Amino acid sequence: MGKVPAASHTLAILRTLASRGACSASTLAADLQLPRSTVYHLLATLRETGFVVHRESERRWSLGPSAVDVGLAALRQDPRDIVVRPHLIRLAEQVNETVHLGVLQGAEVLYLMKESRPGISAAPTLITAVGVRLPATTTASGRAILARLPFEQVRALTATPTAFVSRTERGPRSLSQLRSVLDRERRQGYSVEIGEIMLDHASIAAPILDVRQQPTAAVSVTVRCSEADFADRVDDLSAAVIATAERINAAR
Amino acid sequence: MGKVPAASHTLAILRTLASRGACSASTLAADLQLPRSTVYHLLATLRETGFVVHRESERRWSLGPSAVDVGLAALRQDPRDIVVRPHLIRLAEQVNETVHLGVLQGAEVLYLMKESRPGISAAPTLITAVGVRLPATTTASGRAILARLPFEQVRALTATPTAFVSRTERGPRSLSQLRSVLDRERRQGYSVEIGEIMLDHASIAAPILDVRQQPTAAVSVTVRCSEADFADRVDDLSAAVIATAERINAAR
DNA sequence: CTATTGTGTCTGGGATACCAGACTGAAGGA
DNA sequence: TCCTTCAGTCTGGTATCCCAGACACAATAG
Repeated sequence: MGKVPAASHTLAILRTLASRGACSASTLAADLQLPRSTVYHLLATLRETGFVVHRESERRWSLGPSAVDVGLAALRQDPRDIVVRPHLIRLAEQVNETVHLGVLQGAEVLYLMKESRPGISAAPTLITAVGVRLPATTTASGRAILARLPFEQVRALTATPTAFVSRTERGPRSLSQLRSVLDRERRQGYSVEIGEIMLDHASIAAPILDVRQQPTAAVSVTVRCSEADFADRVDDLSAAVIATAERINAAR
Repeated sequence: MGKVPAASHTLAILRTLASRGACSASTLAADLQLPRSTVYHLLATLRETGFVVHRESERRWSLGPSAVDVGLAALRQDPRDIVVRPHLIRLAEQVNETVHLGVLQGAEVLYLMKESRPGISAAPTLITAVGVRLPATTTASGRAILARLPFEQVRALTATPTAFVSRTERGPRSLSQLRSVLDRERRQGYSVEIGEIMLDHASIAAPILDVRQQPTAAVSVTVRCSEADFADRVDDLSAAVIATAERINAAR
């Protein structure tokens, strides 16, 4: 524990609001096990600085514009943004589709980057906007990372009620099914998701590894097409995604 | 001033790192007028919680992954994201180009949202990625917002050495030139930027106003084409952008 | 190689921030 | 309408955090 509890608590409030969304001061006090008056003092400071906004009509507190500013600055200043993004842009141009960079967070994948040069696609693109998180077990990006983790770690990460929930009722439904899928995808070097996140959409992803060969992120391409049409494109798309991930690994 | 200086100082460190990028602890202490030991204590807490990362080889401190997480969560949880983004998606589909939402920050515009369905475009899209900030005076988005502000406020915002710096040597070079441009753009209801941010690219933007008719953001469309070709598209694009801004205003 | 500057850590005392709990007012339920 | 619950504010005493400054080590400049 650092020597500045007020600092720790302030940051804990930010993280709690990030993970659970807008909530009351009493909920924050309960979650963080702090006196309500302490939480109100910290919220007052957070509000003054714009990190938190008080929604008076709802009697709830939420993250504010300063949090957005700092977070986007952090994203822009991340050395990966400088190294990785040009590769994503090049891949998007090459395959003429939407490309993402995702990172694992617990049992979810968080999309940090997104570059598009899609062909004709009528589907809303909201679902993989920067900042969105989706279950790792049902996304190509998530599985590309999970496939390179020790299985004990995968088991621990997915030991939650929501790990196998899927909005399209597709994808692995149990740990043993997941293990089979991850084994196959690790051997082939890329992960594929067809219709698990969005019907009529498919994704291919390859992991990005650090110097110790640990997966840190995944590059993915998403296309809108039927399963039959997608079969024709798998070889080209997977080759392009793997090549891009390898170039990123080499650029370290 | 809040009653929790440690909280204020912690947040001030985050903002300073956001605005000036990675720097030494002594620089932070000087900027914030805090004792170095206090700054080190706060940095220790920020590092423990992942909000800050110590780049030991550079002996500098920078924003860390927790700052990215909280910022992206703040962006996603922003009620505007829920209200505004579907309109941007629809506009992108309609005009088949890249669409942004930008907000004013000082003399710069910050891109909060970006949706793409571009036609063929070989230019890198990095320059208007989410989180990027550009001078307000040379971007359509920035000028769309400035055009709706009292000119005294515009004068105050641009009273900096960098307000009229442009990487393409185009755009207004003085306050009086800016005033003329803003007057014209306010009358026509949209702002246009041709080749000021990127050569061979043009943007059209319309402001989004709050209930007091104050500009809070701007919607813009960016296309890649020559100045001659762009002239043919101005009417259609500006009508679409203005209509989208009006729909967003009506959705409040 | 030496001197200077800057980074990072440590200490103890005094100023102050945190906590428990009371109070007021608003919202919700019966 | 009344009662209960919750939000938000306030107070004062004690535990503790912040600051000045010293020290060791690393990096830079001459």
